[in-house]
Amino acid sequence: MPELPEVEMVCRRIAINGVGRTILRAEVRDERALDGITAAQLRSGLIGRQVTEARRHGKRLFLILDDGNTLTMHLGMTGDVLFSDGPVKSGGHDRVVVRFSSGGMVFRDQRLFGAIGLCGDVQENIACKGLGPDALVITSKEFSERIGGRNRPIKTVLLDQSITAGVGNLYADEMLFQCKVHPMTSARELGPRHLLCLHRAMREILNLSIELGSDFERLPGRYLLRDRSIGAPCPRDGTGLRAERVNGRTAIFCPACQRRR
DNA sequence: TTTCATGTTCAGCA
DNA sequence: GTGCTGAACATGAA
Repeated sequence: MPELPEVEMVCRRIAINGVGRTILRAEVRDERALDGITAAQLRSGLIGRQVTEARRHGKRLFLILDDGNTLTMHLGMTGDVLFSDGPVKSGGHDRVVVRFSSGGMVFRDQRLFGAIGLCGDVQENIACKGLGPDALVITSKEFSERIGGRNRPIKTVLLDQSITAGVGNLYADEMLFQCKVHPMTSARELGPRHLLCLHRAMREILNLSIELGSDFERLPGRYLLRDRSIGAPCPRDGTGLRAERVNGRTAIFCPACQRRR
């Protein structure tokens, strides 16, 4: 599920279905999903509170409560937040179930790489997790300043949430493809033109993906995300796509138009 | 049976 | 301090 666009869609869902509602019960079905708190702490922090606002920073979600505290969520690799009008029916990997006066909200996460917790101030939590500026908020100037000059592969830098928050493996590959940059290129070799291109591509693909509900099949043909399987034809020149391991993650790229420099 | 997966964090080493 | 690799977390799909 989750990179920035997917998390943003969840955030909007929470804004529509969760904000304004009062929490009557909170049920922890798997304590392994909790981030540094006990089930009892989560319950006492939530019960009786009203959700006043839903916010997102990078891949992190914040549900602001009417007592000034905040429910924090990270979706990990397989997390999702679901709402139901009636009684919440139990799914296979529901880790935390929150009940409102009518209906409820479920934190579901198959692989348990996600987490749910409590914090006070949102900005404090962002700082404490070491997150950089959000990918949809950062200006091109700040983006270039934070990325340029680093002596690490650009793919690694784009995935570093402390530099800019929200870009994951798939969207990093898409940005590099759009700008014809090889994933192993050192960030310090990139000139202002490439940095600007990456910033523009980042905003464009993230916003477009949000608009299309992360349905990659609805993307125009020029996008790598439509088919990032090894050997699939490059949307630009038909060359078979290649995979390379960067930073422990698979980078998919076109060996012809994203040349190593 | 083995490998891989949209994420994060930490230990160990150069 | 910088940067890289590999492992760990838990689970399902190919």
